[in-house]
Amino acid sequence: MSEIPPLRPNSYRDTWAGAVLPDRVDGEVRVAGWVHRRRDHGGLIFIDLRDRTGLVQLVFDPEKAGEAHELAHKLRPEHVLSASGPVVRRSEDTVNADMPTGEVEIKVTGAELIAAAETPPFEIEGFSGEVTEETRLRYRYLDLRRKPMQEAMMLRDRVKREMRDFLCDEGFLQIETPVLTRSTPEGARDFLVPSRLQPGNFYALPQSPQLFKQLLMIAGYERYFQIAPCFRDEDLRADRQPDFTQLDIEMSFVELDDVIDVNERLLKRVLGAGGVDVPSPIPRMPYDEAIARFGTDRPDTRFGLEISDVTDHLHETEFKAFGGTIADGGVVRGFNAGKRDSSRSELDALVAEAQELGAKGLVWAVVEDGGWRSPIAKFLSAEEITAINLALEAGEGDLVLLVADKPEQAAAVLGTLRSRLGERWGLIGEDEHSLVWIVDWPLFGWNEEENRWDALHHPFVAPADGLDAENPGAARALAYDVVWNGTEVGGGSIRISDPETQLKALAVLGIGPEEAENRFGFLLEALRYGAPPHGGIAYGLDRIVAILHGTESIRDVIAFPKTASGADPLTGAPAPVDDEQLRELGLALRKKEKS
RNA sequence: GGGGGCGUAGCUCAGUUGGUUAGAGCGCCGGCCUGUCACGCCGGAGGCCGCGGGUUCGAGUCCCGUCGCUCCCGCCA
Repeated sequence: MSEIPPLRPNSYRDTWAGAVLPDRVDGEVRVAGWVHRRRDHGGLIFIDLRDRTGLVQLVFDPEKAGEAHELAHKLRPEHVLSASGPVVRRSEDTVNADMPTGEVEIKVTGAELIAAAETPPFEIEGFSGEVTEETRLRYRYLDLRRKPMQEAMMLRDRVKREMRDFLCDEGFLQIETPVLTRSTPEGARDFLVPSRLQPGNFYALPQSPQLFKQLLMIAGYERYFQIAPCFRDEDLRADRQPDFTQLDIEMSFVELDDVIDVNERLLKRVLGAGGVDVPSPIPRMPYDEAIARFGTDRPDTRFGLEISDVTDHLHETEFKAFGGTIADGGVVRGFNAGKRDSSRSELDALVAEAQELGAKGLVWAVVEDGGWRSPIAKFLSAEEITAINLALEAGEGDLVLLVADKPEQAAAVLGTLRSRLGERWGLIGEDEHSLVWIVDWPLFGWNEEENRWDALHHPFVAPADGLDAENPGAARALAYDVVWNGTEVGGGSIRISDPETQLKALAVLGIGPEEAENRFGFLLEALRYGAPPHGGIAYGLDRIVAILHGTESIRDVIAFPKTASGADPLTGAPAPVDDEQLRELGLALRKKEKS
């Protein structure tokens, strides 16, 4: 992954530090970079010089280095240095096997201090522990000098290059779409940009290039892609930044399988470059099955703990917590957690955890002599216990976990619990990967709080078999998400390509013809001018790189990320602007309210 | 908006039941050292204990508030 890039000799150097290898012995080189470490023996002084390709050892011998030896005394970490001299092979006993350049060293004959450096606030390659992220971000330009960050940036570059190479070879065109665009308040909050030329009006930063790429399809630029900056003004997480990057793809004259085919080959190429073996085909799992078996639409299939529904065995139960829930249309679901030898307090903690996740409760039971050791064992009949054990394939000593609730709630709680326990109990093998397409999505989901239908993806997804406005819940979407190790890394769909269906879909979402015309008129109009069938996908580039890099947080693969509160400790963004700027924009800030 | 964790030297952390002068490792500064590579040895400097208030004879430690970081829920079509 870290190949040495080409370098044309210039005024400062003629090779990379990392390229000073045995094939350079007997030659002279000039390198430039940062002082990584100095080992001063009074006479001999060793300097590890670092550039982005690696380290090389410089030796300053008082008899051979001359004035450079004086300079070497003064060198401090992170000083910028250019040094030249012959490359020599190290003697057998001084070879450093931990370094790619460890068989050789440069016997410095000349050196120039290009720039001094203050003592860095943290060691670039230190052994004093992991530096807090805030400090790293405050001095990101120093943090980026660290090897893990260099590797992350190079990996990111490689991933983007593989994406571009593959897609260009497949005949896709790169086209940029605007960053200043129009707010269409669907889904996430928009970042707004006030217009100076039209005071009182605002641009919005794109949440994704969705509408523009559809317009490009209508324009006949079939097969488009873009590595696009996207913006969402929502609360942040380890895998969510306010500005992030998507690989955005759209194709015309395709059906679902055509899109999936290209993308499986794309994934094979891109993840393959990162050493991950991608199966072909990538398995497909219907949405309903994912919810039933894994309790989530982004299942991590690297481990078991699969969820089963045991409601059918409990219709007659006398245990009120189960019976009452079932009578109210609820379900009882659970999974076999295996042999855990959990203490009572551990089990109690598990119950508390489930409750924090929104469960009414969590029933635990350990199978003993075919029966249960469980706080609720006495409320269930032997037949019921046997039936549940059978359904969950629970044998002697296995821990059974059950939740009774509304179907969505039971799935959500068990799904979260399952993924936490899978991780906690180390059920995920090293270097194990799971990729799965989630397909057969519902087009809409009912929003309890707001009492309306929401689009599960977005309002432009084509229905699989028409759209019955009387029964939107039954409509299935020609949509597909690709889930990698339990993370949604991409999602897409076939789009609606006729204006009537588009109006119908918007109507289900509570957007009547007038409002639709007002907000999406440009799309509806465009659809009337000859729209080809089209569909595509968008990938979260940051997430893909993060998983390949083996890190939890996408901040580790973004050069200049924001903190969890959306701030940049380096530049101080976001920051107030002066009154003159506001005046020009026709904006006034509300006075701070007294508390 | 809600919940959990954290905040002590430049960095990473320790700090007992509230007790006298707040410690360690790394880094930094100075000295010595010609084969080190996390060089070694000797010496030294360095603290608004996040900030504000309170309790107390006495607060890094207890209480209240606040700010920041972080993880999670909500939210993220």
